[in-house]
Amino acid sequence: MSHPLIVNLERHGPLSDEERQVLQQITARVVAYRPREEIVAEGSTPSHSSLILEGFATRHNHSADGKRQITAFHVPGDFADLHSFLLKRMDGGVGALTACRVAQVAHGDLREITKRYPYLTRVLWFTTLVDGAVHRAWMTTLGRMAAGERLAHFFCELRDRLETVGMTKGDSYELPITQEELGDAFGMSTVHVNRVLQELRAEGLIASHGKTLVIRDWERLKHMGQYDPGYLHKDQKLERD
Amino acid sequence: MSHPLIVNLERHGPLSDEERQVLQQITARVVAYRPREEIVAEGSTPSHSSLILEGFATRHNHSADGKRQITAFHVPGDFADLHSFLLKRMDGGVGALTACRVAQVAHGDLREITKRYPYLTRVLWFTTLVDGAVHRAWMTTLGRMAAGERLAHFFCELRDRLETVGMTKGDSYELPITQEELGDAFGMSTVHVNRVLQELRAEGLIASHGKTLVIRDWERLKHMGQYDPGYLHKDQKLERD
DNA sequence: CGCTGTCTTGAAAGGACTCAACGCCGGTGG
DNA sequence: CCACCGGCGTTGAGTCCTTTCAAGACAGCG
Repeated sequence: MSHPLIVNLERHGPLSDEERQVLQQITARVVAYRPREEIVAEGSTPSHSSLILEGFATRHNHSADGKRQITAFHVPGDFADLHSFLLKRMDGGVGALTACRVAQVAHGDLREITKRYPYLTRVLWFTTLVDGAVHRAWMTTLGRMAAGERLAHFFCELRDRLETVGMTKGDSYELPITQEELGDAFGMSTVHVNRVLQELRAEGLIASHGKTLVIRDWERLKHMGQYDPGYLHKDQKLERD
Repeated sequence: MSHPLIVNLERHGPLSDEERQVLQQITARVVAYRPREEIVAEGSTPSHSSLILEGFATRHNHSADGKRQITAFHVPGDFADLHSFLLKRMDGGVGALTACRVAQVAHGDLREITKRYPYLTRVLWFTTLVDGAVHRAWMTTLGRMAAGERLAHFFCELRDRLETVGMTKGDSYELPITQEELGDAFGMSTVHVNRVLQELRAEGLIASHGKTLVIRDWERLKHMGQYDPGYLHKDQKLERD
């Protein structure tokens, strides 16, 4: 069983034995969460960052009037709140969608990394920048695309992200996200999510059996969601030196 | 005339003389842009990052069908694309709203900083994380708030950001942003921006004379936009050691 | 077997968009 | 010095997307 963080970071270039060892060490403390459980509370100031090892998680902000905006979905290998290392105060919370195993990385350990391992620092920084790029892609769908296009875009994005961690089976993958959560992520009511999903199914773009999503026409889905995976910077190499 | 970047970074803790000197050096190359001019092209791979010294700039993504989403407004002291240091390929472009003076910081210099100046590295990383926090705040307004509330929120945010760089005069500030641009930023048509602004004025929340925005009732504007400046992490201190 | 969370459906109301036209103002060139 | 031009702001009317409210169907779980 390979370490999901190491696998993720090595997509951008090889790590030294020492670096791999450091990553092993700082991710040694693992905690389990049940479905729906809160991992990091909105407004809290954790002293560690949470790395998802198994399961799906969300990041979400609540507006003052109680509405929820989901700002990110996280899959194994993702740091859900690496930003809390420097930002300290969580502007949004992190929650488990399914049962999760999470490594807690002490902020002190991360600070040590910035002192001793410049390359590791840059790759970690890099992952937070990709996070921002995904935010911008979502903003673009939220602000300028129709409801169905937003969902199409997301299903494409999630496919690519799950594929890199080996969690797709051909054209399908597990999507443990309710319609309410999709609505909270993409700015639509649950009812409307439901109707739009029906259209996507009727169009022959997707199908779903239980929690499994099947992509029936990748090309048309991609086209509808105007999906271009560049912003994920999946295989972007970083200079070691 | 103090250096806007140094002032900005020192809000989070004092810099050493050496660090200040390094920052001076790497921001020595300055370029001027005219209003509307493109600073960094979408899809390009610049070898430097752009620091706004004077003027207003935007970051924007275009969807495949030509619509524009503005993902950020930048004011003096902001790095518009520090992320291009590691991400390389620009997922969105940077453009001048007004005449701008911009310092071009070579990516090579930034890499050197990650090797020699861990604290400086952390503060710079920090600024990109705040950028992400602002993205999340915008996503929340885009997905879950009404049109008028989104604008109210933004006027509050911009006030606070301009205040920290001394660009407010009491309750008012220069807002060199057209209604079309506001629409592209907050997911609404130009026509609708116009009507919503009229409502904000009629409600006595704001007034505008030419390009000057006057906040006439801060408390109510804040309340309407559900504005809580925490996500800007304005005076968050970072540990030097 | 009943409960609860999730999905689905229908109908009515409302927010936002599009299209189209007009007014205003500063800049420019004759 | 004035008339024209273009960018920006403003208005009106009709349409459509999305929401809200309400209720029923379904499925997994204890």
